Amino acid sequence: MTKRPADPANGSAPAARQVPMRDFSRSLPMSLLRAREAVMRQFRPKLREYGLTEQQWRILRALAAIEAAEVTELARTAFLLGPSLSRILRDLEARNLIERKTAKADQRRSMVSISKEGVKLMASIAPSSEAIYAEITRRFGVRKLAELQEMLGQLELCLASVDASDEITDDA
Amino acid sequence: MTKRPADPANGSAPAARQVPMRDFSRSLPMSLLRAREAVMRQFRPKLREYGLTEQQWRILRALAAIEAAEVTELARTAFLLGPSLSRILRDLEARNLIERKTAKADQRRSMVSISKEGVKLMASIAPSSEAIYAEITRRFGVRKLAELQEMLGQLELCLASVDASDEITDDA
DNA sequence: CGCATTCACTTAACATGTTAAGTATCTTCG
DNA sequence: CGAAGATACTTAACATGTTAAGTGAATGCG
Repeated sequence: MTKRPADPANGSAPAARQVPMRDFSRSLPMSLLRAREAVMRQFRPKLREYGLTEQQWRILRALAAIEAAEVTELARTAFLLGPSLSRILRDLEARNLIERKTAKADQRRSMVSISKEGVKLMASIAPSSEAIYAEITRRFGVRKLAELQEMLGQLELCLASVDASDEITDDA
Repeated sequence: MTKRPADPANGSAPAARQVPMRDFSRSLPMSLLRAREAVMRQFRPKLREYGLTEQQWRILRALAAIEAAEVTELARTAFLLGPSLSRILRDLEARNLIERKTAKADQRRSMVSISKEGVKLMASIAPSSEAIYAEITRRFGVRKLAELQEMLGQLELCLASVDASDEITDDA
């Protein structure tokens, strides 16, 4: 009722299709998705308690680390697309958690920074967040966690190089 | 000009916060998110070419593997929440890629299955999909990919047990 | 039997992901 | 200078993620 192991007891038979395909539940994207969900499930309750979504938290964390940033730079750091970031910044600004001011040199750019209130909020949440992270690390193992991160980084890297080349050859 | 290293050359000061926190970009959730995005970036163009989103593709793949399933079971398999699945099924049904019929024994349940057209579409895409997957495997390494999947599974497992415990102890 | 509860699914409402188009500003170059 | 193009965002529109509420059909139990 709460959560069956959810394991594919369905991996049984019907491979008789044209192209077999890997067992869907063991595809890399699914593995990554589920792993991430398992991790985030640990954090979300605490964030929710403070009225923050995962993305808002990402933005505040990024801002707390770099003091001020242009929107584009922030998007890259928090791994959000421009439009999402635009909306979220609008809301965070309305809640007085961030501040913006257009750059003097270039009126198009706007510098975003975390507000005093934002810092205070961060300070309230950070201990819990770190505790959760520590617990995850403990459960999974420090060594293994480092290994995993290393592999994830390598995966990202070895695929990133592909994108560049394939943006030219879309005809075949 | 395009992308400043974005490294904390600004790390000058703000470490003087209350709780330091790990470098945000190296947090496990971010690593998982970026890795998954790197992988999906390889697939999305091909899916888009066939007018499918990532989630629609997940559903079709799941259905192709199990022939027919109840909505709830499908949600678990495709790792989607009920409401999302409901909407997507409505759309896939409108496109005649799936079929539904309510179960005789229990009028609440509806059995979902992939249609002939759906199978045909799958057959069109599967080869490309497999080719992309093969290329990813080749680049990253078969061995390493298996290791990564193994670790992701373990991570999921060691965190899942946490959830369970807190879902049972709601009486105390 | 009858009614409360549970169950399977859908709708609703709001936030985000994603692509395309729009707007204002800056840059380039004739 | 001034118009074309590039840049930095923002808006718009649609699909999905996510939580809560709704609906109709089974179940349990008096």
